[in-house]
Amino acid sequence: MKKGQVTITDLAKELNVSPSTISRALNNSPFISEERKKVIMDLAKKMNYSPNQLALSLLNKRTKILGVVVPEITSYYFSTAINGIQDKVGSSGYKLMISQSNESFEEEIRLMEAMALVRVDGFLISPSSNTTTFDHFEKIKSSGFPLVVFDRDCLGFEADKVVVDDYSGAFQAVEYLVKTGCKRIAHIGGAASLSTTQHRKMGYLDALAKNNVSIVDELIINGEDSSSESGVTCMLSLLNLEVIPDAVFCYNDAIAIGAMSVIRERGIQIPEEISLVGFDDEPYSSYFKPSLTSVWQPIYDLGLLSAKILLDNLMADNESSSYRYEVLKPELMIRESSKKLPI
Amino acid sequence: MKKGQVTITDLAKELNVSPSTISRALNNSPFISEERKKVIMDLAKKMNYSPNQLALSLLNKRTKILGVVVPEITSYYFSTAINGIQDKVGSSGYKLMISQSNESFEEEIRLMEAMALVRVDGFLISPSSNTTTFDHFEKIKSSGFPLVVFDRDCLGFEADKVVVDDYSGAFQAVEYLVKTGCKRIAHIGGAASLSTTQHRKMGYLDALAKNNVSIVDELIINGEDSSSESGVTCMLSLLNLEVIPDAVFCYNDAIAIGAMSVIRERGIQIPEEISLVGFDDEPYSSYFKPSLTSVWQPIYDLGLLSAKILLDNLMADNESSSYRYEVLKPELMIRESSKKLPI
DNA sequence: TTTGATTATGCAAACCTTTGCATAAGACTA
DNA sequence: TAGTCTTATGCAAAGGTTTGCATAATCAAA
Repeated sequence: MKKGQVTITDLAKELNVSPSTISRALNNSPFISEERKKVIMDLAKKMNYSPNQLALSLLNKRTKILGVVVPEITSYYFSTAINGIQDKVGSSGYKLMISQSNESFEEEIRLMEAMALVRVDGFLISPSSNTTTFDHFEKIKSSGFPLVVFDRDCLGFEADKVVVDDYSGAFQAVEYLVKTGCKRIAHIGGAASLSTTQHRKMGYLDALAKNNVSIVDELIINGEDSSSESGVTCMLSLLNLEVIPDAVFCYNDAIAIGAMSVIRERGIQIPEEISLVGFDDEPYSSYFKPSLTSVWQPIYDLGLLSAKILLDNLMADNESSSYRYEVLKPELMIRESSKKLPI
Repeated sequence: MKKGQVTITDLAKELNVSPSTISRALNNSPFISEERKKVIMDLAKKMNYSPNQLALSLLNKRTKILGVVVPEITSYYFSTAINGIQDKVGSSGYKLMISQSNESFEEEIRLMEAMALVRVDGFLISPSSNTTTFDHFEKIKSSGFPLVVFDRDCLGFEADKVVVDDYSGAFQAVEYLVKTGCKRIAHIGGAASLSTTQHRKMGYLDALAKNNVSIVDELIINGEDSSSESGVTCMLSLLNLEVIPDAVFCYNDAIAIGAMSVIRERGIQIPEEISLVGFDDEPYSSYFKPSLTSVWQPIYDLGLLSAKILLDNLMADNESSSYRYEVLKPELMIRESSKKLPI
């Protein structure tokens, strides 16, 4: 906001008319004579006038700013979702206020409060892995802010939600491993509190059960987080088992990449001795050697749809009482790190 | 901004005092009796009052919002820079309005204009690869917005700038290749208009010249962009040469990864037959097989420093006439895709 | 000429907060 | 008792814009 900003009053003084006349002319009101309109518009252009959004926001009670909070910006996953959000939102004149919680519950609260203070028109939230209570969401919601939760579900909190069917993705992946002949299929999980972690594990367990593969506790490891480093650590302990697994289904690609490097170092062949499957299908995954079989997620669409729902809520000012729950379908991308199906 | 927001006037009515008294009490003015202060503060807390930032911004002529425009959010590179920016800025109560230009000049202008309208307090800009004129920057600057350009330099436009010494990074990398015995060192460049592309090529050329390695035109290819796909295409044409190179210095890791996959497919050994060096040191680069030698950039610090300079400008309201030009030093990370130095 | 209709414009309030200036009440001094 | 000084509070303006209502000016019709 700059000192020299020309205001509607400046224009008014210049032409010796009242500010209201200027305002009406600029908004093309029918009550202003055409000639005057022209004079005013020309002057506005000449003096480089643009209306002060702050004043407008104050008046209209909306800022045309949307608050976005994600666990981290740096990950391909969330930045792609943001990409989708921006593409949806850009054309409708909404701006994005983006922040990352760094997977911190407290930070998430702090950020959302700050955004509420700025009076964003609504929220798009992907909760941190340490968010287990949702009072802050309730508070925001009951203050009248529309809010859409995306990617990570919050059990027990009612709101519009857009998620990926992690269960199905995991199920597909593990069933595929079974069908290619794997018998001892391990799982390296992500942060325990995340809905995604739980759903993927569920998919893993159910796929084993359905296909009559016994579930072995020692083959299931929960990583600290979802980093490549965690993949390294967990894979090391899997390789220390008396009988090592013949397949590993990882919570995500980062973990799988870490695991891959450990397996390679030990001189174990992928996929002949151990099949490896990731989740997320990050852009580099296909360039790895062997290229990584992974579950692709429609994460861009996830952002797009979340934004669309929020925008819809913003249009329809009558609060609808029911919430939308959208589930997008992931897809298994088969590459070299897993065996071929027997024909 | 919600209907039910409680204002200072609501508090005033409740207690039958004037809004000014409320305001003073809340701001701990010495002209209000202690007992009344207490009553007011308690009520404010009880009614969940928080001051309307919009009204404050209008009054104070500042929003405490910073505008950030990057070419793309999805890349590890820029999201890490944003990371640094947020970490610097968060504690001082500034919020970030972030957008990506998608490497489009027009979009960059549009975004900056929208942000100017919202009256952000300042700009942090990394120009798109198609930005070759800087009138829009000049306009923003002359409207009184402080502006810091980071990562990509704009020749001919004066402003505070924070960049990485691409020249030095490239020089180090190529000199290292020479010292490990490479004689036919190719270069795959990025988008032609970028300062980074030019500087890295310069570093490449000068390193060759200084070490008396002849510069061969057919070994220098300018990619369309800086994607892995471009790496694939360019590497293919390098492998079609009568005499193929014994080393390739790539504009960035994405290109190098694409190149690596092509080289592997042909059954050519890395680094024995071809050494490969990237730039950016993306997190997965060390997990590739062979792990990728790359030039690490202090990109987080780049964001941090850019934000610091902007904040400094915001504090010091007297416009300093000279601009800061900060150059950060990159560092060569030697891994398996390049040969060892002879001892 | 007066009335009524039409057209173009201005006033003031509203959005919310802060702050310089004015003022009321009360206490103290001469 | 009148005058002065404190102390606590309120008024109103400012920041920029929109908009309902009022009004001035013009013209046509009776």
